[in-house]
Order: sequence, then C-alpha cells, then structure tokens
Amino acid sequence: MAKTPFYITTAISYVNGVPHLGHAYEVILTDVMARFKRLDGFDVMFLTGTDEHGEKVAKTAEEHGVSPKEFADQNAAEFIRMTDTLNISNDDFIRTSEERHYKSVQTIWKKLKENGDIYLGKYEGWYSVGDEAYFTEDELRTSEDGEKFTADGKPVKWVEENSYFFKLSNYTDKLLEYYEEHFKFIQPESRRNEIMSFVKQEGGLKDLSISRHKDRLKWGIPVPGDEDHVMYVWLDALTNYITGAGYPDVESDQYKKYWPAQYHVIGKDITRFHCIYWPAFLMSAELSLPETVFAHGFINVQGAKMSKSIGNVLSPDGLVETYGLDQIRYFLMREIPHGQDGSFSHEQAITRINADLANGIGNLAQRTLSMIHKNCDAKIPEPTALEKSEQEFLNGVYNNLVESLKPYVEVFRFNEYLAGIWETVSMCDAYIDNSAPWKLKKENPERMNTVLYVLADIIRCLAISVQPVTPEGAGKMLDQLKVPADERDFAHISADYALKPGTVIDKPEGIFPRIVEENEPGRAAG
RNA sequence: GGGCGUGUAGCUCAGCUGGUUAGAGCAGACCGCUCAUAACGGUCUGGCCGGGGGUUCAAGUCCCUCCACGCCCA
Repeated sequence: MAKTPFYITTAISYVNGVPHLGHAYEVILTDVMARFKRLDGFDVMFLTGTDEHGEKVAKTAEEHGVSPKEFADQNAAEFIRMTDTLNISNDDFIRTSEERHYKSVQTIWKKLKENGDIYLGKYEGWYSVGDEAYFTEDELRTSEDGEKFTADGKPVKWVEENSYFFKLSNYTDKLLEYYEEHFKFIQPESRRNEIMSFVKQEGGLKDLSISRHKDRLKWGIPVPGDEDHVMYVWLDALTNYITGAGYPDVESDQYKKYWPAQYHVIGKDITRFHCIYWPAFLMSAELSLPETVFAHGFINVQGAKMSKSIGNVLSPDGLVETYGLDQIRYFLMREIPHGQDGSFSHEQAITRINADLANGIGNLAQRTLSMIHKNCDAKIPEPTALEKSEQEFLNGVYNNLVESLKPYVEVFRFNEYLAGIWETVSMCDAYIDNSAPWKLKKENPERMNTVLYVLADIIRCLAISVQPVTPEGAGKMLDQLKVPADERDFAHISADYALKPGTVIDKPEGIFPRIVEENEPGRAAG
C-alpha cells in the first residue's frame, strides 16, 4: 500500500545573522511533526533552508569585506550545522542562491506575468535599508535638523524608482473567500483573525512591489526579460517551498506527490507574507495552495525578549552543551504552549528536565531493566497469567497510548501529547510500587517475572512514542530492550510485536542523567 | 485611536457549545518504600478563576465596563 505523502516546511532563515534559540525552536517543532508522521506511516518530505538574497545581506557582506555569495555561504553553513547539532531529520536543505531555485522563481514570475498580474510601475517613498522596507510619511519621526527616522530610530532615504508590481489588489476577495472556505488554512485562530482583519482593510489590499532596480540591489534573482531589475525578497523567498517540491517540473513525481504541502511552520512575525502574499502568488500561477500555515510564538528568555542588547540570546550550541540535545528538544516541546509565546529560563529547564526525563521515564526504564538484569538472568522474563488489571493496562497502552493523543499532534499541541504520554509513565511507577517486585522475588518469582515483563513491554511502547521528541534517548532505550530497528513505528505498539521472553539484555545504563547544579547555575551563553 | 489575544493554586498551564464540592504537573509539608538516576508511591497544604457591574434557576465559562501585559493595524 502506498504511503500517504506529507510535506512540511520551516520558514527559511535569513542568513544575515546566525542561528539562535528562535530558529532552533522552529526547526525542532517541525522536526517533531515530521518524525511523528514518519512513525505514523506517512511518506514524509521535510524541507528547511536559508533565504540569502537582499540588500541587507549584501550590505553586511560588504562590511565584512566579502562577496554576498561568500557571506551567504558562511552563514548558510551555520544553519546547516544547526540541523546536525539539533538532530533534525530534514530531507532536503534549500538555499535560495541555488540554481534550481533561480529556475523556479523565474518560472513563477513568468506565470504571474502571463496571467496579467505583473506590471511595471513607479515606486517612491521613504526607504529604510535596515528594515528593507518603505515607510509612509506618518510612520516616520523627524529629528530637529529635519532628518527622518523610522519609529525605532533607523535612518531612511527618499527613493524613486521603477519597480514591478504584483496585482495583489486583484486578490482581496479571492483570499477572503478562501479563508472562509478553508478554516484550517491559518492556525492558530488568533492569527487567522489578524490576517482577515488586515485583508478586510478599507480599500482592500494594495499592490505589491516585487522588484528593485539593479543599481541599488544586485544580490538577487534577475527579473526575466529585464536585465535592469532584480526580484524583491518575498516572491523569491516564498517560492522556495515549491522549488523544494521540484517546481517548475510540475509533471515530476516529486512535485505531484508532495505539492501542495500539508504545513508551513513559521514564526508569527511573518504570518502576513505566508497567508496573504503566498496564496495570492500561487493563485495567480494557478498552483495549489498549502493546507495549513502554522504560526508559532516567540520564546522569552529569563523573562525578556531575546535581544543582543540585553545579551540573552541563546545559541543552539550553548543550549545543547548545557542541557543535552534530547533534553532541550523535550523542554521546548513540553513547555512552550501551542501557538503562544513561551518562556525559557535556566531554572525552568533544569526543573522540567530532571522531573520528567531523569526522574520520570529515565528512572522508570533504569529501575525496571536493572531488576531484569539482576533477577532474571539478564533475560526478558517469561510472563505467566496476567491479572485482569494488568491485561487492561497493557491493552490500554497498545490501543490508546499514541492513538488517543493524535488529535493534539495534528494541531502542534506537543505539550499535550507529552503530558499524555507521561500519564502512563506515572502509572508504571505506581504499578511497580503496588506490585513490589523486590518482594515478589522471594515470595513469588513467577509473579515478579510477569510484572517485569509487563513493565518492559510498556517501556518499549513508551520509547516508541517519544521518539519524535527525544530520538536519541528513545533509540537507546529501544536498543537496551533489543527491539529490532524495523519494529519501532507506531504500528508496532501492539501485542503482535511484544518483547520476546528470553532475549538477553545488556547491563542497563541511565539514559537521561539528572542535571546536578554545582555551586552556581551554568548559563547557556549566546 | 481601532482590532485580536492573554490574565485560573508559589511556578507552567487544562478547563468544548454556561450546570453538582474549579483540575493537572512541578514546587512545598508529612507518611510509606528501598528495585531505581538522593530516584518512586500515597496523603495533605494551597485558588474572592485580573477588578467592578449585569443576564440566568445556575457563570471561570455569556454581555458591558475598567485594569495589566503581548501582538496586529492606523
């Protein structure tokens, strides 16, 4: 039976800076969904990448005395490295400076043009290089000597130039209609409201400038048929999602299989581009629209927005070094509520990691496997007749552990998913205490074997279920139980694949060590 | 200025279309256990559900208003 395709993307990261916690969160969030879907039997395509063009990159490159391409190469390498550091399972990594992307963007440009949605106009206005955006008069502040500045103090200059425009104004009604008919297109709902009220603004949507004159911006994709112009960032950047699926070869297996995407996972700050511009471009190019744009929140660090000036910017490297990879993945998925802003603090991280990973699932596996190793001749014991409650416990795990939590996963509520899994962890600990296998050892060895067997098989299921979030630790746990590599999908959470009694196990080692604070709390440096 | 959202135990959060004594985890206290990563189990403490007003037999849940914070737009 052919697997159902599932295409998911992160936003592409702008290479003007280097990776920080925000990037890490987004790519982990997406990775967890991708891994979950693979385990659930989908044919997953997971794309992430870098956005490399634009005036800001060109300018920063110049400051560093290198070409834009060299500069982009350097920082793109950092983002690629981040995917390794964080154990991200992306199937592809796209860079907008790649040849395949040039072809793709130029093709879609031609489509928009053929369909009459691109025209040459004139743009004039106050332009801020720092923001790569135009501002209207009333958005600016004027200093005493008449200089104009943006609200946050960046300088602007008056610019007049020819520019190609996209007739976004044609799409006001079509977009609204689309939102009405596709409730799930923008999630969470608060973002949907935001977008709808923006589109409903008086006079409808305004046309969108999509090119820059070459004199001012060379670092970009040339406009087909007009040497003097280079494309402006959003058309270029957004198109990466279809490039990744094989566009412009719309007849390719790849494209037919994966487009339209199921999810674009993005930060809430770029919702508008993804929920207004992108669908409008796709409509104009007569391509299908993605199913859902999911906008996640931001993470505050030690109670404040991450910023260089405060000095609380956390790097993925530092976080992994301080807490461990699975640990940081777990923390972010468990602690950041769905679609809202979350917060990160050292204390919070330690507490959560120790309580759930070290004292919770880690200790559960360790105490169970130790008992098996010591008391069952290092073999998975042979169970005898199960008590009714044990059978029910086991059946509940087989039938519901993952199944009952799927609805949460569908909407990125991984915090709820994990909370659900951990209910079973807790039930196991209670079951151990009630059964007291250390007493059964003398009084009733057969019962001890049964209890330990039930526990071991539930731990097998727990480990399978947490693989999306803590792939490394879960993998080790399954290794310890000698679960074959091809029996680790959700489909194997069943009695049919239960552990085989007699299987020899190694002396267990703790999977998630407790984080012990020395004298002063270590900080993840940014 | 308009809009959206958030405000529930010390902390992080659940509470769908209003319905019995408001829930969970963590933290804290006590008791128990000793297989385990000083881990685990049990019990308990802890909440004028941001303030005020209203609708209703009944409101954390609906309406109005105010306050704080965040975001979108102007």
